[in-house]
Amino acid sequence: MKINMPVRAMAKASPTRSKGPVTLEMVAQLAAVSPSTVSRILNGTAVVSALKKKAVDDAIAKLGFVPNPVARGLAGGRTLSIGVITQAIDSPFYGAALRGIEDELDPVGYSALFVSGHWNAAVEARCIDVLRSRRVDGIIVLTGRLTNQALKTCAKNVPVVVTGRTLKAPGLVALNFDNFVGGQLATRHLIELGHRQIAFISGDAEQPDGVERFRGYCAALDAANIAFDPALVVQGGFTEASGLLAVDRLLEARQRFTAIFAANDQMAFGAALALYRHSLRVPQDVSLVGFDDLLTSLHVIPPLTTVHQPAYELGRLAATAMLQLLAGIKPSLELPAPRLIERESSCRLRD
Amino acid sequence: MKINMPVRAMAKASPTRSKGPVTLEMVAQLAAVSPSTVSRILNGTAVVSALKKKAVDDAIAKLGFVPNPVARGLAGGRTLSIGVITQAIDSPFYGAALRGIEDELDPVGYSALFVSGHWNAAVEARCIDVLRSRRVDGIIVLTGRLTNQALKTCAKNVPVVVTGRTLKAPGLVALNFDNFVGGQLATRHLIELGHRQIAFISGDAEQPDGVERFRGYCAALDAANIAFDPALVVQGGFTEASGLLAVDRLLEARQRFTAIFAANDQMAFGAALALYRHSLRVPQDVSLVGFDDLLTSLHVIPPLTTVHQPAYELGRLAATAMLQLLAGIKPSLELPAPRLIERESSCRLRD
DNA sequence: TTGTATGCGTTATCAG
DNA sequence: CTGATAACGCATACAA
Repeated sequence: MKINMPVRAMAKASPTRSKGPVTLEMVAQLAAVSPSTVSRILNGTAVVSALKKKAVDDAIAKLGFVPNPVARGLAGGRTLSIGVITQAIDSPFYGAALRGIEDELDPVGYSALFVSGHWNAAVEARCIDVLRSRRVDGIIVLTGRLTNQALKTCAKNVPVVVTGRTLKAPGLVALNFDNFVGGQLATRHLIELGHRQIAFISGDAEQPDGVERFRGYCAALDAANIAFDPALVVQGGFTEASGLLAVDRLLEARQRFTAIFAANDQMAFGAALALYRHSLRVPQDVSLVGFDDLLTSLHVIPPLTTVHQPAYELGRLAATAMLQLLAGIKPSLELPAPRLIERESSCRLRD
Repeated sequence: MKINMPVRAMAKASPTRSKGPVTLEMVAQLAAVSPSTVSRILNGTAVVSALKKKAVDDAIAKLGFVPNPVARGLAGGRTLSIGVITQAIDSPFYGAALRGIEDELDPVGYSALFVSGHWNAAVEARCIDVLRSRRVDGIIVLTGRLTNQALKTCAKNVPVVVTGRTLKAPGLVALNFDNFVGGQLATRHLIELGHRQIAFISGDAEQPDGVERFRGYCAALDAANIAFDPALVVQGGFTEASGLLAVDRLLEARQRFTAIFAANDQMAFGAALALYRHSLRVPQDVSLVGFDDLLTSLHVIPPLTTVHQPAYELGRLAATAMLQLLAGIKPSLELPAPRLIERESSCRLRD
């Protein structure tokens, strides 16, 4: 007899069993109301009499009931989860943003589903598919390589918040940082210190952030009447190794420069190492400025002068915007302006 | 009329509508088989005739059907998602492990749900609740502060893989790295270079990893007949700032030392900065060895001698173990042995 | 081997 | 304001 019993029936047959999740139905039973009422109280969907509300609240507390997000997702379409497309789960820069997202989402009961796009549009597209199949309530895209069109299309089906670009579309909010001004700031700082031969290590060409920083560099030179010298700009790829290589190339070409502006901190680290290898001191022989203000930039030798980018804030704001989008209110948020952090890797050019 | 129609009925009423996810039922219809058959093919639950299988496969391809993980989770209890409790989503060390987990899980269709425990047992317990409420198929715990008992209890309900401790229990596999040997390796390296006054910067006391490394330090000293000097060990907290402070304290106390072993790389960075501030050169004046081998340790100045810890591998192995646990096969995996990476922050003691 | 019926835990619709 | 009742999309027990 027992053998032929379906396992599910068996589970139901033993109501005393402490295992097995507490369901909404059990709450309803204990509170002597209908499941719908419990659901309504849970979601604030409609007004219910204070009396029943109390009964239900008590039952919930007594049973330690916690709603099943999976069932919720199936029935209501809301999963209380937000998909986040980051480019590498272990990125030193975006890591802070992820933390910001987490910190913002957690208190309101949302979970973040992090997936990595690896700076590859095709992979990112797959990420979107995965996230959508998991019925996330919204998608936050941290920069990446998706086209604006792809993002707009996606936003037709699910709210989207994207960073690192300026874009307007229904159901979509874009959060951008002023990389142009940031690039100006860094370059102007070096100019003010008396430098005129300032090398620039770029990011890879496809990255709008990097090209904006480059434009800022050019603009600052121009404003100071310093002729732009193409021989002083060398292509990097946002990695430490590429920064190192860039300086090696500069040195091999016997370029003269008294300062370097690297399009991000990681390349600045690599550049510093290359200079060290060539017995050039920072900042006495070469001033160095980065971009991002990573956590480690404060503890590197020498502590790096850099343009602060509010990664953590960026994450929080992105999450806030998403929450507002979900709540139906039009988000209007702005990122803090770029800010130069003067530390010890840059100094006045000695005569 | 239309106004009073339930929205769901409306959706069903227009089969031509390109939107709306393709369901298993639609596949069944197109293939002229029952939904159960489609399900069976999808899950390999039972043998089906090759003929029908082909029909179904074709239908799936034609419709671009992708099963809904949410519904799957509700019906079958499997969500194809693995919860991962990391301590900080932006940890430079665990970040690599997260990537390893992701890389291993992704190809087999599993998603990782990352949550942060912040080195706090209570928070980690909450993480477990969240993950369980989301019906993850298994939980990977990256170190943290949960008690062994809590882990064992958790493992009764859901497969658990935990790193950073040695533990045996049903449904649980623990992956540990030999921090003791690692600590020996680092210390012995310095001893072999002629150092005898070797300072140790510890992690915080509650962290087993750190105390093991300390034990290794002591053992290596002992083996070389060097008297242990408590004045040479100073408490840190695994952060750059704490490493910096530790060296400051050592210097203020006018302790004599020719080398430092820091219990992790981040503290080593801080230590290096402190030495720099005091015009002590690494390695000429003080040799420095870290632990972890972070990505940045290679590009710091000077590149850091350290004990390599295979964080990425750790992640992959943890995920592999979880997959095996889920498949019902007993995992037996082992982490690579500790390995010293000699770089430029340590050198022979000059006479 | 295959189809039918049922249930997973919740939300949403509609009739009181 | 509240309670039936029908989905949500899929996996399973059972019958055939």
